[in-house]
Amino acid sequence: MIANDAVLERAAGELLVRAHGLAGRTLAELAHAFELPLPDAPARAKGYVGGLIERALGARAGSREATDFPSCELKTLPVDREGRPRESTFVCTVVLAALRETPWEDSRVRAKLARVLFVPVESGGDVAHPQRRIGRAFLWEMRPPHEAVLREDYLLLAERVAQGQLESIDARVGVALQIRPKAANAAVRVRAHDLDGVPLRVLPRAFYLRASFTRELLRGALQA
DNA sequence: CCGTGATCATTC
DNA sequence: GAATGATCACGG
Repeated sequence: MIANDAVLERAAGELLVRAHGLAGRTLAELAHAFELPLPDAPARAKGYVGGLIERALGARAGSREATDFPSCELKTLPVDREGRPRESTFVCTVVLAALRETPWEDSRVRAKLARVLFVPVESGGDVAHPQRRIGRAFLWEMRPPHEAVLREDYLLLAERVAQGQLESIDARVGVALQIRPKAANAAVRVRAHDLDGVPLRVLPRAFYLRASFTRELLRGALQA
């Protein structure tokens, strides 16, 4: 094992320092620096901010199974004027078979959330896209108190899926982690299979962190 | 087609 | 105001 945890933690710390360099800058400034267009309609550019911050910090664009950086996952955090997270945070898609068979310790959720670099960005209708400012980034590492909450949610959700109760799951299940639709529209279906291996097509779903949870993470970071 | 980047729009 | 279910863009 070449990259031990101490090495990764240090790498993530260096990334955090670079992310701090973005604090106070506007999306317009950042887009200009990278010679990127800034979409006029935020509604048509829902993932634009995430991609912009990725580029600013040197992450590679595109869909990946692994975390954004070897050392951590990068997440922008939409915040209101008071700096409070105002939306849930996407974690990863739900793969039914994996959810039935993978213990928490080996789960994609845990891998993605082992270490996360959160970059707060102003969001919401009261601030125009170009004028939205980047906040002070913070690094969060999953530790026992929070991990216990996440594990419990994961186990609860996994158990329902394992018992074939997928349709009983909605966004109200889970204290910190929830499952919600994740698709172009409600008619989309992806391939899956049931408990007996019989193929079926289901609405794509994903894990999200509740805003109440990321608010708590942010509070913790401010106290530290 | 599917996963990653998320926010939108309506309901609660 | 917060939460849920729906939706938009893009890379591979």
